Amino acid sequence: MHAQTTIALADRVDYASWSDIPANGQIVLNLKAKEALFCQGDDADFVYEVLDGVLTAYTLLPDGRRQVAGFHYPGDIIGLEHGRTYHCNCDAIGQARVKSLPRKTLLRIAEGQPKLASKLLEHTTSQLAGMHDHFVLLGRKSAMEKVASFILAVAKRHVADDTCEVRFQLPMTRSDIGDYLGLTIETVSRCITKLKLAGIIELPSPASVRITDIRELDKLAGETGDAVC
Amino acid sequence: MHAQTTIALADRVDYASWSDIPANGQIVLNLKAKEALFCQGDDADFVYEVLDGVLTAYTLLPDGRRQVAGFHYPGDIIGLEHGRTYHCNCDAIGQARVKSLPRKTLLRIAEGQPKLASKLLEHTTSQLAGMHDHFVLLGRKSAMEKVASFILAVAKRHVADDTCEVRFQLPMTRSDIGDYLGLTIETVSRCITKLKLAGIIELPSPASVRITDIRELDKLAGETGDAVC
DNA sequence: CGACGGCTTGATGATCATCAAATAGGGTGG
DNA sequence: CCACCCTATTTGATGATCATCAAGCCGTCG
Repeated sequence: MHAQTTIALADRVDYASWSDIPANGQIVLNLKAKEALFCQGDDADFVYEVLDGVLTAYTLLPDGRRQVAGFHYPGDIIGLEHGRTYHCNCDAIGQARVKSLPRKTLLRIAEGQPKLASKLLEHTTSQLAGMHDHFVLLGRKSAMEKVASFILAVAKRHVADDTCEVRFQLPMTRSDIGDYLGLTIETVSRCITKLKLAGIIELPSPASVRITDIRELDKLAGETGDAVC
Repeated sequence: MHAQTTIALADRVDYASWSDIPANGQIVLNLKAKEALFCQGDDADFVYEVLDGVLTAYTLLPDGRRQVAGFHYPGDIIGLEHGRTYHCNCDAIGQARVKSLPRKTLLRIAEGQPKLASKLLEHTTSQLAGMHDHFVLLGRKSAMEKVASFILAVAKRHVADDTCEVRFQLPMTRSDIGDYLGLTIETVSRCITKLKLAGIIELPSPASVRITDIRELDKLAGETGDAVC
């Protein structure tokens, strides 16, 4: 599983980011749809950067209940763990490509490269920040608010890529969305239908969304009014 | 608010952890019960280490709904943020003491001290790992499972400190617990009562807990069976 | 064309929030 | 030292939200 293309990169003195690290030990993995990158409990020997596609990080309970912690897009770093093993599963949603680097190598390089080290720290703290929003969503929002927030969040990721067009694809299934929001697929589906009937979004196909009334969607997401101290 | 005792520490070449950093700019703050350490939106100029007491990190929605992201005990580091500002509120639950250090200072020192830098990274990745459990709890567990998991988690923090006695204090209110678990205080209270009636825990006072049947509590927490891949 | 997987829609019910009130504990002031 | 008050907690009754069970739909792929 761990040997395909090796990428070649320029050698530098100062590695300001992962991309600047030479190719030593770096391998690109091609993942098929639904293929696992790693599982909870596996030795966390590799750290990955997403090149292409979208992946899910999730936890399973023994009885099969599943909680998706997040979706990882190109540029995201996955698998930088605390202990010896991964504490969640990570699957490709569709076809995907990731670049891998042995954790030890990355950490060794980071020791001599303050800029890289601070990039890594920034990366983890930014993840922490995002997780706070996810906590609020899971613990305190209604189904409708959850779905509205989710659509807005995905939209924001894509508006950066695309033009200003508020139309984009949902790469993940309803089941992924439900497990991310702490809802069942039925509830997700019903909320999306309601948004459609209310004229707030359009669904050319189940996987593609166009936001027609972003202001209303924002209201429904339940965060209008901004930070209160 | 930001000037009280200055602590003196030995000067060293290598700062393997925060405690090894000299006193320059380090200030100890004494917080009264319910006093805020910082608020969401404040400039995140300081990083803190808890010396004494327990603090809550939480987010508020405009309508007053509150989600507690976590409780911080002595030794924990708080306020190492991604952006310019704090993204959550942080209050002392009871009386507390924290040590503060300007973020810039900490990061500058870390640049020259790989060991400290990796300590910081470890700290954030360990927080990330803990948050995954919190996601599962919020998104996929029943009220009873949430409360059981919570009591077990608090117990684990305290068993380390104390003897093997499975008896400890809950420093936080039912409201804090509810906002951490995504439940109302009534539901928390009812679950605790059920546990009491089932002979699984004892409550000498609302704030002190003794676990009498930890095996059963574990079962109710819903994670028996361990990691599945 | 038929079968499969993912999505939608419908009917019903359990769980947990809400509203309301009683109780207990802790601190204050007389 | 005791009575009182304030707050936190517990308990109870009711109802809304969302999960569950079940069936139908739609597009895709063999």
